[in-house]
Amino acid sequence: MSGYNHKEIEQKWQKRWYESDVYKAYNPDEPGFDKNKKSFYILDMFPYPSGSGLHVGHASGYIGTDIVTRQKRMQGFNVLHPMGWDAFGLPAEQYAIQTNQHPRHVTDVNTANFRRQLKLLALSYDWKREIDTSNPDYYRWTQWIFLQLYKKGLVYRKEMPVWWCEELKTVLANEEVINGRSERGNFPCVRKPLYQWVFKITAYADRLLEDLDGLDWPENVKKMQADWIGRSLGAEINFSVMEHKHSICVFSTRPDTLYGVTALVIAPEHPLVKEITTTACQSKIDAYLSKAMAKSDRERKAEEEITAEFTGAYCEHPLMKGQKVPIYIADYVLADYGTGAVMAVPAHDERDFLFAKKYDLPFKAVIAPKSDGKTLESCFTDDGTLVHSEEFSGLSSAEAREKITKKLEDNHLGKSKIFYKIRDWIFSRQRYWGEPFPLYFDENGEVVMADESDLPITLPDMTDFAPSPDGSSPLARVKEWTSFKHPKTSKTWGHVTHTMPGWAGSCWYYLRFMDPMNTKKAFDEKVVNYWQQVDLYVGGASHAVMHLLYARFWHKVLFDLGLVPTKEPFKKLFNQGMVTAYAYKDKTQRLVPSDEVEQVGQSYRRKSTGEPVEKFISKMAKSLRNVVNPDDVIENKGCDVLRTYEMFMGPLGDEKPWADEGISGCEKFLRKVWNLFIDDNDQIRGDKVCAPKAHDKSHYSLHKCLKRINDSFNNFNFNTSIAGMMEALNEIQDQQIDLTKEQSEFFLKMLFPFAPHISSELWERLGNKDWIDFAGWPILEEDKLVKNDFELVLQVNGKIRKKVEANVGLTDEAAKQMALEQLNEFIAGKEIVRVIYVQNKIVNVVVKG
RNA sequence: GCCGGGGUGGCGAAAUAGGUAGACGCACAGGACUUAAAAUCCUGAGUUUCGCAAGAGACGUGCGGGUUCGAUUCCCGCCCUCGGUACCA
Repeated sequence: MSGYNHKEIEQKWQKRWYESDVYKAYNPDEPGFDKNKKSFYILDMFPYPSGSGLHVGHASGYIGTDIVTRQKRMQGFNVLHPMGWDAFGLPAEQYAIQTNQHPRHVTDVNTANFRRQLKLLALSYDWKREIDTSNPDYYRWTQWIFLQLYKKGLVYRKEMPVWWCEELKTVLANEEVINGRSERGNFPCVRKPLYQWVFKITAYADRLLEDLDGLDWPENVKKMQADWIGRSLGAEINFSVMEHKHSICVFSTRPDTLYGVTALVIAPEHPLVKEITTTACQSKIDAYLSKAMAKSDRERKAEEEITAEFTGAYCEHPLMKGQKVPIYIADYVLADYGTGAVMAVPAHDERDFLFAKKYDLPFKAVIAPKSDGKTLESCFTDDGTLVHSEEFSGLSSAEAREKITKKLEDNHLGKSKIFYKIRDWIFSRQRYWGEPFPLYFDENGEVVMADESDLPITLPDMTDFAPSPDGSSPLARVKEWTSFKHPKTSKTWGHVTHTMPGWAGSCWYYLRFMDPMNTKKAFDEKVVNYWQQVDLYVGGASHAVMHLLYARFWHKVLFDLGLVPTKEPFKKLFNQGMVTAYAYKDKTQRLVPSDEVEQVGQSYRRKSTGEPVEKFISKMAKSLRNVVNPDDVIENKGCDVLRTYEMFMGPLGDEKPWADEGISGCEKFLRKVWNLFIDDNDQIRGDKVCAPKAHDKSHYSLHKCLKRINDSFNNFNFNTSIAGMMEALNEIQDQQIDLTKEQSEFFLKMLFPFAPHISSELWERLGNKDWIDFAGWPILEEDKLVKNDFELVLQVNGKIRKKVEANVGLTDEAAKQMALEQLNEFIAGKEIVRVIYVQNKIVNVVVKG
């Protein structure tokens, strides 16, 4: 039996690739480094090596970047394309506890499986640069970078209310809690005061926001980061409390509405609540407070009705002397945003409106809509023209904001202020499987930085990793960890029992990939200056805020320290779409595993009972039994077929459902390519693919195809590349086009990034001894795209009536003339209004009657 | 609620400086080869109406309007869907 044998060919080439240094990225000064080559750094978001392995969805992003990588290599770039493991974190530890294993062991088993799977996909990583964030050789430098941030004063320790997840027994960052539930696992979380290590990311808020502008990132990701940082410009305004020496500071983005204030509302947690509450109101306030405190944040947010309580106290309006403004507490005002106090302007803010309506407070409209100057009955929240605002009446909202703020400043009653929504980053976790902090507590309980020579501070060996119910870390149970004799001081010191969160390792891994073997430094300056930054970063949209924000923060600090040459780590970002799969549910909306369903005509039913089920699209999940493992596809169809099909399904950025039936099209395509080159006796078809003279139509077919492929590298819609190659192949076969050797190579070069094994094999069989990897990317020749004739479409009133062959050089006059003759039967006896000719495309005759 | 992405055949999808809608593929149907099946190859097909047929006509890119000789593409107003986010002052 001859024919295309994917197993044999793929094994042969993978062995060659992995045993050679064909994928090696060269650092400056390294033997083999070519200073004439430009650098290109293309990075996948490295995976968290879970126990279930990769499915075809993970593979799609990696295949996409590999295609770009292979093309860049052909184009003569020195390409850095590395892979590693984001190996610290909760899931490995949870799984280790459940199965009574060491997380180290679990991680090693999982990474081995991931490595095996990735190699089967023929992803052209420089495997010598593989890194594992949980390896002390790596986290030594994570600790080192932490120390640099610590020295800059960007780390502090504080008792603060933090998100605590009872189920996970750990603190979570604000970014990790969604609607009061943990991002991982969806467990309920509560606010709890605890000592934490915290990063001052807020100190970089403005730069993290401003520098988004220059990034070649998807607009929605930039917007999500901007929203998360949440910059708002406004004013801090002081209201002095009557009969007290205190004043209450509010933050408002609408100082232009200051004359419309009819109440002041402070959060129940506001520090002045106790002091200012009058005796008469004491009991009611106490009742409100105890009710509010009993509610979780979640319950508070779920509350639809606004509730409030009067404190009995008043403050004075800052610009209207003697004007009394009542002070309320209400839990719609959040203690941890702004100053924890707002000025209520019922006429111009929706929540204030609802609040005032319920508690019967006066409305005072001070902004008139620009157009008609009428004052609205309900609230008007847009900008307008000021009324009833003393000397500011008549100004526009924008002018008034400036001038009112200025007046407040002049009178020391307030000032212009920018508030950020972003909070400092809580950086400690009460778990075992993470980087230990490079800090000690000395004999007096003071924090001492570790010496660089102490690094890495490695995790102590232990067997029970379960978190403690009191919220302390498992490391707190290790005696030699919490108290040991420090060799330099001979005093009894202790380690920090918290560990770093899973994000730590991924904050700088892209830098370590540049210089992964360095034992002296995290990364060498010269090497970083060479690679600069990640040119193309590809991964899922789920990391839009957390990972990408944290990594940008660390990078900016490293930039300030002069350790990296760029302000931003990732120049271009691309989000690959999810690969979904079909799933089924029955009448009661219960999920039915895919392998229990059969298709009958257009509908689906359960095999066992015959009851009808409904098909729908969902994420791949074990419970739905619709997870497609790339290993199986590779075993049955081959890696090239899998790669081709994953790209053929649709644009890389789109979500698209996996369908097993679809694979056969790509399988047939590659087999046809094989059969074009190789005959039944396993010999190269010299007459077909090494013809002495090029066929007339061959240049056009090949260059048209190349143009489409080149375009697809800009848009990541490789589906059109593959369609283009299928089309070219169909043309070659249908029109019995013979290719010269050069043209055959041209075709194989286009195919290579997508299906590297078969192209390498055919490249070799054409008699080439060198790697196709470096054979150069085909050059598009525009003149080859020019055709002599075309199909001229003839329309009457925009409707197609005829199509005729015409020469490309056809003049305007000749085209119209031809159209009128050809369309005679359609236009006879009618008045011709005008005739439009679109070059080399269409003639449209407009008639009346 | 607000902010993004998206609605095109039975299915995955092509095509937008406005110019032949459905490329490419799946599934389907018919045929060839075969004792037969698989594989392979060829042919067909958006829907619909008329016709024995060749063929001819109408309608078609979520819905309703508009601009234009001509709209999947531009404008206005909606509907649905998938993400993100939400007492943020």
